[in-house]
Amino acid sequence: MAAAERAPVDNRILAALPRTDYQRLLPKFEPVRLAFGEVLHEAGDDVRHVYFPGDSLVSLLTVIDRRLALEVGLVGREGEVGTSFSLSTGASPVRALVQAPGTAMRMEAALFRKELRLSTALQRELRLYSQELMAQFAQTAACNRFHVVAARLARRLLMTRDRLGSDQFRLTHEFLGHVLGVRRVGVTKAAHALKKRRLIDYSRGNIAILNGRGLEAAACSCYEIFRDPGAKP
Amino acid sequence: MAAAERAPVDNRILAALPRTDYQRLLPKFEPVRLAFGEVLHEAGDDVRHVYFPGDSLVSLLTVIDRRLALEVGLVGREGEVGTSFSLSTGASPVRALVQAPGTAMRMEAALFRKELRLSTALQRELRLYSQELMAQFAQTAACNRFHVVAARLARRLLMTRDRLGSDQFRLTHEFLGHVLGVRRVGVTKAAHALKKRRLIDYSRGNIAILNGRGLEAAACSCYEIFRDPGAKP
DNA sequence: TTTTCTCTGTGCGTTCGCGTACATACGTGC
DNA sequence: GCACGTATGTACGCGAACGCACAGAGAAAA
Repeated sequence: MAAAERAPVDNRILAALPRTDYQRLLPKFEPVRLAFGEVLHEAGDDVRHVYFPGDSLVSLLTVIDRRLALEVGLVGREGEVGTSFSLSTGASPVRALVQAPGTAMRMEAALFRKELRLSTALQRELRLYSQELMAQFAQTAACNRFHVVAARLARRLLMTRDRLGSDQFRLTHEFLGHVLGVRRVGVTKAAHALKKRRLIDYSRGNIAILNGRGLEAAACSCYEIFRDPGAKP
Repeated sequence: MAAAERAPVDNRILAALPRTDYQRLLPKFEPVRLAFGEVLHEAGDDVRHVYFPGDSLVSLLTVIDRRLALEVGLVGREGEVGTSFSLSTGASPVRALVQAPGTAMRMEAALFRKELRLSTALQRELRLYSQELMAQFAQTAACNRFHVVAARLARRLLMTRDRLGSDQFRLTHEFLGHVLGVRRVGVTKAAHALKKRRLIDYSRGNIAILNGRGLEAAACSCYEIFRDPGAKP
């Protein structure tokens, strides 16, 4: 049955591969469950595994001055963690932090490099995604520079919704502060304003989007660019 | 004579290629002179040519809200413009703006794609540089978020010095404002402070670094990471 | 039930950069 | 030598976010 041949996780990059490539790769992957807060690799460290998220969500953070962090990319089932950098050099410029727990497929980096040589389709998909990620990095850089916290928060919540496919998820103000590069208090203020306008609701780490349209209006224009790439109409 | 076989421009990526690849590629390139302010490609537009700078310097800018801009990358002889994105998709997420006039080698994008298939060495070099550029994007994002204008200005001046190999160059406050994502006045204030400390001098677009060590101390820590990659000791 | 921990709300003075406006150069061409 | 355009200097009020500090409130553990 076709269903039995499906991947344990539904990742768009893997799904886009030709059947033969896919069948060859699949057994080399190890299905794993990623836990919230898990660090897949630290900034500056060698990448040991590459990850293809299923319903998990991974945040890519630039670490600066050894303590401050800022998210530059967000990876869900539409993407992949670890190959865009470090295919040749080994080291990643960013920290990969699990934002939402869930499934993923992973493979040891050295093995993956070998497999990559065998599949031009995979090479192509990864090159495409790498470019997409670069665009995301660039846009995030500008967004974080020019847009106010409330708009960035709204954008980030919508991005999470798109990638998780759910209006409810877990995220504390503290975590969002790290991601947006602002104080926790800054997030609380911005979130409070959105709550007052009944665009969102939240309590102790549980966030719900009440009015998607309204939240989109409150978000900065960057959201259009970051919109879940795989889920475009 | 070996000298006669040398490239018209001294680009590190091209220089790193094996002799045979290099010889095959060279005649396909067109040596060009880039003028200050020239836009090699606009953000969102298709890339028509790829450029390998010699003594020119190209700034990669994210354009946001149709007017504001922010530099996320700086490309000199150590790099290349146009292939890191758009090899497959066509469109570039950034504007490529010539910051310092000078030489470069260029090739039509479609032709370059064909040539790329013939040289695994070139593929490798480009993949490496692409990763380096991603790291630069990520670091710039955080730097622009967390560091004050004066430190960023110092960093940027040092980066220009490294890539041009000269302590003197042309850059107006207005231009630096666009690059750093701040008002011209912000640059003037920061530059004035550096001038007072006798770290730099400037007048009507001519900038000179008087005290490199001092300027490095004034720069943010990011400079260490951005240090001219090809010129490391 | 009480304690404890985590998460969220609020206040206050400060700093940085913004937007705007105008003043003073320096240089080039007429 | 004068006019004009470009580059730089200065001022002022404003707002966003900062650092710090502490207060409530829900959830989980004792």
